[in-house]
Amino acid sequence: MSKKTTIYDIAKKLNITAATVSRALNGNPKISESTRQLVNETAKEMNYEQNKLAQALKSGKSYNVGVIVPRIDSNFFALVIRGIEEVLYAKGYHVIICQTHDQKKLEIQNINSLLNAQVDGVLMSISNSGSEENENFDRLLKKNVPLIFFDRKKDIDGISAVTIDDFKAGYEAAQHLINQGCKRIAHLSNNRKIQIFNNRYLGYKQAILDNGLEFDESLVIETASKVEEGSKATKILLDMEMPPDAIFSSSDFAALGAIQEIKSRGIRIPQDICIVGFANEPFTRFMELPVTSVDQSPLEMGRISAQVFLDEVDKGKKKIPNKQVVLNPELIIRKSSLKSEA
Amino acid sequence: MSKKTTIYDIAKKLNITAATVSRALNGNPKISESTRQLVNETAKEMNYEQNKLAQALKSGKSYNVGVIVPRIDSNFFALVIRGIEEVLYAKGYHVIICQTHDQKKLEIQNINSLLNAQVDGVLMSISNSGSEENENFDRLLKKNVPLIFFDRKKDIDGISAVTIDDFKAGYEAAQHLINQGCKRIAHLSNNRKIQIFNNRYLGYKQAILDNGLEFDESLVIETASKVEEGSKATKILLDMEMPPDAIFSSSDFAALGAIQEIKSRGIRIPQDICIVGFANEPFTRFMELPVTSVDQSPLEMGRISAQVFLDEVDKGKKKIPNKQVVLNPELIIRKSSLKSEA
DNA sequence: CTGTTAGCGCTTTCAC
DNA sequence: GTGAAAGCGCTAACAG
Repeated sequence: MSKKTTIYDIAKKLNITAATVSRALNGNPKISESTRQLVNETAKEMNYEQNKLAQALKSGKSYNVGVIVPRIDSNFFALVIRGIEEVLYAKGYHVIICQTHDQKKLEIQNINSLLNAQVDGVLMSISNSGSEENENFDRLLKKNVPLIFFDRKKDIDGISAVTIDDFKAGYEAAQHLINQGCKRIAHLSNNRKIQIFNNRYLGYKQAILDNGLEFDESLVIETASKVEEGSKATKILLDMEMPPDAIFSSSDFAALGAIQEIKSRGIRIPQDICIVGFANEPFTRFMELPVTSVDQSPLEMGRISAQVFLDEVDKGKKKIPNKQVVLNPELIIRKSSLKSEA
Repeated sequence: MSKKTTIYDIAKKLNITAATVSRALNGNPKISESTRQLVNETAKEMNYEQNKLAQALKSGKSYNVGVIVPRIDSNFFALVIRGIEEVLYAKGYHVIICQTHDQKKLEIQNINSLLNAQVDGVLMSISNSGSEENENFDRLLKKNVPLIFFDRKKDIDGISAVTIDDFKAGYEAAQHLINQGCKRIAHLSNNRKIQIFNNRYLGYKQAILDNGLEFDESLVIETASKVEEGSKATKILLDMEMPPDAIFSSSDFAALGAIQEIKSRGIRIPQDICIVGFANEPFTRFMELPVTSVDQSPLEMGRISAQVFLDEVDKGKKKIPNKQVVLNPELIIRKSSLKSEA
């Protein structure tokens, strides 16, 4: 390949200096219009393309932003990412996507890679298996790399977060089931060390108490956001002496597993058991029995997270209290929980 | 923030030179064991982390690899990416994921960004809306950046590709439907300028001809890989005077749309119409009526693509004929096409 | 308005 | 085995 052309090549050809070329290319106002034109034309002719690496080395900015999610093959995270991309691309940033597969080890590794890539910031949804320690996040903070949480967050000083009101979402889901006449509502939770899951649980619990129903802790099972795990947990529920008449799952995937298990036993949905999932994954809409679910406005969540990052980058060192953005959840009611119409 | 520590800081502290530190850190054999240890310890103490940017600038290698796919929220692409990551992470590379959303404009933009990030290579599945021109790919080749296609490829000199045998997949899908007794098999194709879609079509056609059935071109509709598009196309098919008794879709998403449309008309699957999809997306397994589909071993495809890239990087300038890897498709038979058992 | 100079952090030849 | 010095490509402070 022909060596890549640099500003020096352009400079030499034009008998000017590299600095001038650099300035012309970067729209520095003190450059004469004629020089600027000349440089731009020559640059085009010579197929010049800026070496961002050098620029990044010099400026300390890479214009790369890391996004860390548990997985990319869920519509929710895919859409959050899309929202982030939308906003960040427009500002000249590039987005590097990493998956943790809910493994602490990969989370650490990802942060390392991103740090190596000299990212200007990290937007992340923490992994499920996270320990209590925060050294990982501290490493970013110490390097003054802005860190923004979305969805699965942790309360850490100096870290902004964008979430939905998970308590409210849990409350509304349970209230809806109660309105349908359900009295023993089970809950497929997830690792409750993670706030969002705990909040969904708390909201669910509060609704039950507020309606004067009995709250039975044994109806709450922590399970991963996976189809098989949902089935497994549901087996336990259905085998109880007093099985539930509704299941509120904090994951659409687990809800799907629940539905499979329930149907396999010939139990009817929603007549015998109502189901509510979480995240409004497309399949909830497409299934033969559409599933009620909670929409988290992922696109919006992504856009806002990106905006929060941009704000932090701008303000630089100035210590401004970290922002906590809370979006409104929306319960999308479908057949799986409409006892009234079944 | 405390300024990041560099090899110079370490050097100063140890009264040696940065070059020595660099060598020690990089495992250069000519460094005494004692110095190496000292350097390593001090580096750890001082929280030293290598600045990959500088290293990249120097070496011309960024250890970043770009992966461009139409979308990330499909299980197929998500798994291909996972396969790629697996292999590449182990070699110290980092993976930057970009989406084209099947838009030519974004495809160009993505290539630009990746070029800016000085990626050492690009693995991609071309976008649907690609024109006939290849300038984009040429830009990569001119810069000697290895380009590997997977799944959606184009025949371009010097570009390796990893795909499945789409002709065979199409053939087997159609043959299976014929074995079930279907006689008028429709095909939801996709942009046939893209080889894989054309090959699936050709295989399907050949199976029909080989079995002495009538081939009716009007049963073939080009449609995007989307649920709604699948429904729309199916409307046309069902409204025909002689509607099909089977649909082979080159996309699971379109197949899902087809199923919805068919059911909404009270037509039975598989008794009246058999359905075969493509890509073995998880929902095909989870649906109440599990859908027959073609598995493309995405993990394997990703791993191999990554390996092909590594080989090309190694061989450097040497012109070696581009590799064309073809994997075997596997038809996963489920209820949606099992007339015999319905 | 443009040139000079230095340096971002690292690697690498060439000496000794 | 280690040091000195140059350079990857770009930008920015300082001159003029």
